Amino acid sequence: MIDETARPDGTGARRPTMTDVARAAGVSRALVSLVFRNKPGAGEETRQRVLQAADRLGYRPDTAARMLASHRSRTLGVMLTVHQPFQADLVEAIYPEAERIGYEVLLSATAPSRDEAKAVEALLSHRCEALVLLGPRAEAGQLDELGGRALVTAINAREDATRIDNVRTADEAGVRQAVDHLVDLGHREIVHVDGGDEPGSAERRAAYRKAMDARGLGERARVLPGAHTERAGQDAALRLLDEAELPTAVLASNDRCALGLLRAFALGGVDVPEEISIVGYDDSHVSHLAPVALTTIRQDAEQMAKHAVRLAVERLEDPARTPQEVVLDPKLVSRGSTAPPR
Amino acid sequence: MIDETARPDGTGARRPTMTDVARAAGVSRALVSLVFRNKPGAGEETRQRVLQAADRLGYRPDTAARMLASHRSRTLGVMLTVHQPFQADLVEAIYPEAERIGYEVLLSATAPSRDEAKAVEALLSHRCEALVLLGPRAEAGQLDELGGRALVTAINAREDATRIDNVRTADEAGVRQAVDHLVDLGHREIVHVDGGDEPGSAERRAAYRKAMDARGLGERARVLPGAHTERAGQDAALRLLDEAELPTAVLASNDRCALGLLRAFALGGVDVPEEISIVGYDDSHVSHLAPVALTTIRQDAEQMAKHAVRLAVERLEDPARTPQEVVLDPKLVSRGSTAPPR
DNA sequence: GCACTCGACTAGCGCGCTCTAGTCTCGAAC
DNA sequence: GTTCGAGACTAGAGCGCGCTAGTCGAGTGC
Repeated sequence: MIDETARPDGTGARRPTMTDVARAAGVSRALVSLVFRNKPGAGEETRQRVLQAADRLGYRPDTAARMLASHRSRTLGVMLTVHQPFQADLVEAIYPEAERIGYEVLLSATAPSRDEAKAVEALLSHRCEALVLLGPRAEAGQLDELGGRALVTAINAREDATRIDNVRTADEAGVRQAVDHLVDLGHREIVHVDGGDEPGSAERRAAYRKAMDARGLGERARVLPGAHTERAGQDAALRLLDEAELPTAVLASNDRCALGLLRAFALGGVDVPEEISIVGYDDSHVSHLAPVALTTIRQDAEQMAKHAVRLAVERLEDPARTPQEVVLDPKLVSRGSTAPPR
Repeated sequence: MIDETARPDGTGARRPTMTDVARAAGVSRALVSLVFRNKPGAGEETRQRVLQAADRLGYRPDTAARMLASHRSRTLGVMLTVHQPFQADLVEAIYPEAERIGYEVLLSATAPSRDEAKAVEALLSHRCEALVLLGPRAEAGQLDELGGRALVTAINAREDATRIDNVRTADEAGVRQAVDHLVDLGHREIVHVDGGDEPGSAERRAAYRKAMDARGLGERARVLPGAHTERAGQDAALRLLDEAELPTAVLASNDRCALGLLRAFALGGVDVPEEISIVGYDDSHVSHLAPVALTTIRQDAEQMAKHAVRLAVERLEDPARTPQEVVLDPKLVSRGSTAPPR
């Protein structure tokens, strides 16, 4: 038997249910349900009476029961990595967008102790109707497999997954802008610190080579292994500092990586942008934080979030629609970390 | 009627239930339940058969139904602000700890469009058994009110809430260490940029005054209004730069604020730590990122997370236990942003 | 041979809600 | 006066599980 005075929720009182509200308001449970779902069929006076009773009792509809009974959860599951500032920007933009169309948002983070599969599993078992994956590292095959089991929209996933919706920035155009910007400033020795196996890295790597080629610098193209972390940026910078001659510019895999480069060069006594120019990627809000504000490729978090939510809901309403890709144009934001080479 | 070929989950097939698994394995539903809850009562061979059938069908227990039936959710609801790196550290530490004791974690973020009440509401309606609030800004009264309705543990909440568990760092000791460190280095003009109305700010402010007093510098104590953001740090630095004479050291409200100070001073041509020393607070992972690594007061995210989870679960098991406060000792981490004044 | 135990398994209720298929009232139309 | 319809409301099934109270059969002990 359940001890009503010592329940797991620790409040010492049973959580009020619809039945309690119905009794208090002198109506049936069904009517309370109607009122709480804002459906027609209840008189105005009764409606008020129900709401007052609910308020008095501290009634709150039970999401679990609601999901069970309605076969709908109206919930979007968002997978994120808590430490990526750009993803934080995305999450902040997803909330209002989901709310606008009447969906709830459930967050599930990846962490060192918690891989993507686990994070996704949690969302699915909570009956999320659609998943939004922020920068998933999973390979195309895994994404497609997941896309077969659930309705998945990704932001910046690998391009070759075909069973999920994907919102991404035109990496080629973005990288191209960055390279053009540097070349126009007079740079010739432009190194790219890549994002390792993170999604989009391969594309950006290829785009970098192509852009260098286009400006007749194909032979000078050089890629250093990296990742989307400050540490990767630092390590790359240290490697460069060890060499006889520095390049005049570095194109980083993302803003965090760029920040790492910035820091390491500063420590190494190399002035940015006087001695070396640095370009980031994302325009997450960290790009303003460095002593030298980052020149970076802006990905519009708000737009991306809006598209992702829209795609997810579209497919919820029409599951037959084939997965789409939305490609947004990035924009170079020129700040203080780039200048003509000396 | 529900159209089985076009369900909201878009997978085109009804999600398999326990009944399906039971039928496929040739056992009763109850037995499947036993197997999935890892309870004794099922033979090894049958257990395997059930698991295989479940795997084949792609069965996944339904969290909603499970919660409904068991009156337990075994879920901890965590409220966070997605842009605070220190909170990201906390979240990463909470996951493994919760998992260790068999609890799930649900995240709910605050954002400009989503205040704390909303974030908490979402967690409660999802039947979280206990809430863990990271750096709540709510006032003591609101926290206590919430503490009456649910089982709440906070990390770094205002000190005067009495109906919730609270894990915090001994601000007085931390600030004291920072001030002592600076005074020992020879500083006299030490300014504090505070955290405005964020939790803990009042305490740190008072602690700063007290620490300055203790070192005979009470009259030189000076507090500048701030917040837990880079922008607040920048603004404070600009104010200082406008004045005739700079202080020799600044104690920031947290690391992000310190980073803002760092950046503004760098832009203003003031060398850190040569011309001015800066001390942060938190030792979130951003503190390593500045060109000059931050001297900061370390709050041990992992320890704090462990205590928070422990407190929550303790009270779930014994709801009668009165709310506790756990105060951890902070530790000064001396890095590159402090030095003797010139 | 019988009572008893113990492990393996099952029947069926109920969690808090949604939703379909009603009932009941009341006023308007004929 | 009767019929009809619309609005207000209700009864009750069922969502996918957990859990209690069983049944059943194979030992075990005497």
